[in-house]
Amino acid sequence: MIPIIIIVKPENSGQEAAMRVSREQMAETHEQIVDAAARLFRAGGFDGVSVDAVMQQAGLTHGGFYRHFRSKDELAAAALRRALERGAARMEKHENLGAMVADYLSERHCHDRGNGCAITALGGDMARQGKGVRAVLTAHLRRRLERIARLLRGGTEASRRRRAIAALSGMVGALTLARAVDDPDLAAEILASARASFGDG
Amino acid sequence: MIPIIIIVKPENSGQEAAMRVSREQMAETHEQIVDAAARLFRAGGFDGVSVDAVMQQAGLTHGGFYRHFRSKDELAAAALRRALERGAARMEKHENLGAMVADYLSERHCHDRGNGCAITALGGDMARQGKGVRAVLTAHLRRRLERIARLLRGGTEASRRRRAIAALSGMVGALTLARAVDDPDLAAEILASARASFGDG
DNA sequence: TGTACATCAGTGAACGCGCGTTCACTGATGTAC
DNA sequence: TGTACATCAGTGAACGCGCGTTCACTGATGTAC
Repeated sequence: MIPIIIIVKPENSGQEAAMRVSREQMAETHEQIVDAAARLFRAGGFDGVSVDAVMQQAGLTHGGFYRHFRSKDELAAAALRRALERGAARMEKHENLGAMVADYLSERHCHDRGNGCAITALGGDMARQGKGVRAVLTAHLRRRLERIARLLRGGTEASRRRRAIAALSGMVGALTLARAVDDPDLAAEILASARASFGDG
Repeated sequence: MIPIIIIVKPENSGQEAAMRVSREQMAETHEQIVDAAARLFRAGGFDGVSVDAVMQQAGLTHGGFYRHFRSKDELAAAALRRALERGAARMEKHENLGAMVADYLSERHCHDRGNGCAITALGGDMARQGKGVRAVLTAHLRRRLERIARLLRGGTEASRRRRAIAALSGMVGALTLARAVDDPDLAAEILASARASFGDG
């Protein structure tokens, strides 16, 4: 008896054209992945959004992900950095605390979690994240506090620092509470009360 | 040819004694499951803790879970209710806002997330949870705000209500930030600043 | 109170599913000459 | 500039794993008489 071994080759069963792409295009793709992740992670949390969902949002399939990042954790850090930068840019447009607080505690920001502040959207998940992700948040938080302190008038530098921490805490907490409750009226009341309380720092 | 069908019975392959338990014991078990879940969910988030982990913590195996709850979501609602009740009981011991804030923004509370305030520990996850879970949080949040408002002195009732919302927002936000950063000194500064800012409401 | 039987709390194996990650493969891009 | 060849971005199937949930089973509890 002579054993006959048949090796069945996959034969490219319906694969779409998957050709190499130019360096420029790859860099563009990279940005799209980070942008998609920054939005989806804020909306659904790090653990609530899959790599596949991010890649689909970026118009790709999941397999190519590891040409861009070593792991999902590395993407999380990059996406968090991107989201925090966007948030910082928006906050820096305001010339006084009242305007910043009014923007931060707006109905729009409350409802648009995916494009909003990453500190509030992902702050609660930080304890469960890796070192890299937490380091990104900590560094950005320091800068954010310094920027807010610089907006404040009166008192000592230590006082302005303290009031900056209080203002950011109030904003993050109020937005968290407003998003958590299932009653839109209560959410609106929380936002309005916090605007009135923290806007005149 | 007469086909011989051999039915292989599992033969109780090493199963431990799994006898029925008295109603009292079952009620006790139920409480243990809820307690374990209340602690684990606060520490690790609803999605970060498995049914199996909760049952192990309660000294049981995962299979019996569905004699007590229809789903993990139902457990989440029960556990959240339990955790919020514990938190409310602790908060109600304080006779003025300063004492409450000092307790809430203590180093101990910052580090002991599993036994701490469920609003802060799970508030950020609320948007992704089912109706039942969100309803539990909303109802408790209303009561919490009323209790805090009753502690306040001076101003109109509307003013006390507004200040209660601001105080709770500040506490939740500051605790969230202190827990999120990876630098213990910065965390301590956030807690101290927030204590000084929100404790004299 | 005693007996015969139905109930059901808890066990551990199993199911289907989605996840993060890996892999063989394709063919345009990039490079060496 | 043109050619021959190596590289590698992206594809889609596959892997192992943990998850929520289901299930057959056990035997003490609970109940009907």
